[in-house]
Amino acid sequence: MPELPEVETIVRALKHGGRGGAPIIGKKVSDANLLWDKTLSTPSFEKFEGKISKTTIKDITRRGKFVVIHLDNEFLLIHLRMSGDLRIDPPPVLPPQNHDRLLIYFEDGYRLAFNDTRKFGRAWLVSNPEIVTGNLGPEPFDTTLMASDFYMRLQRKKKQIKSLLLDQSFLAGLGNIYTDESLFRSGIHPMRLSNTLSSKEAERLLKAIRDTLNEAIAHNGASIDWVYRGGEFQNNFRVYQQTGNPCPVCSTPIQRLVVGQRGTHFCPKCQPEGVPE
DNA sequence: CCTGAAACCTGTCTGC
DNA sequence: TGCAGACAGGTTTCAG
Repeated sequence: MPELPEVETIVRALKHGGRGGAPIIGKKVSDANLLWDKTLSTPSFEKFEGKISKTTIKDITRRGKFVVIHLDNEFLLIHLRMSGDLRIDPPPVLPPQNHDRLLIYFEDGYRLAFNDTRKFGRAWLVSNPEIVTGNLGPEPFDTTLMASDFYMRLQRKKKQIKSLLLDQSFLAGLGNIYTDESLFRSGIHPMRLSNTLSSKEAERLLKAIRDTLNEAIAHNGASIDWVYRGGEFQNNFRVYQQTGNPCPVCSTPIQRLVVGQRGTHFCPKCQPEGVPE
């Protein structure tokens, strides 16, 4: 489910409260419960329980789509994949909810629940977060990432732009929704090869990515179906899941196609195929 | 090295 | 109503 804006919203809620939960910074872990073995990538649950008990949550940050929970001497990283979510339960804590996979109990009676219907989500407890996030590309909001750098990086690859934007080692944080929305806003066809973009187009694309993500964060991300609650950005989709609806710019019906095994939405008029003159 | 397909999972919706 | 099939916010693995 969650892409950068949804993960950012969750991180802010864990840090400052919101989405029905209290801040968890400063809380001390008492123990943990793993309800689906594969959810914990590393270490073994036995070691995990020993290492996480009695530690205090120092900070919570985001890297790409990873939630990074800073503990005294280690880091708990969580990737929500398609259907994961994090929930704070106040005391008195009730029995686990349906699809809860990993529970972390605090000494003050609160509980952090990693809930994940489809079981794709993963957690890692590591001494250095880079062990997990080392292969990620730059953050879209990295102020040192200039349009000219972005253009050069696009030139070096020869891949369909939609697939390249989904590649987390190229740029960290975009998923299916925000690539479609960003490509629409920059007027670029999703199947264009990355090395055919002009420097102007690269600049427009980077700005569109940043504008789209900022707007989505301002709306607390997007909520679709039963997955992820509290966001409102789904009401602002221009093309994602708008197949057949009129383009908000030119009224041409939005089309759907498959690019790199992913459903892709675009306006055939605003995002013409082929390289412009 | 690269690309594309399959795998990992559960739930919802559509069409016959 | 039942049931098969498609599809879903992501990533890793494997075959070629």
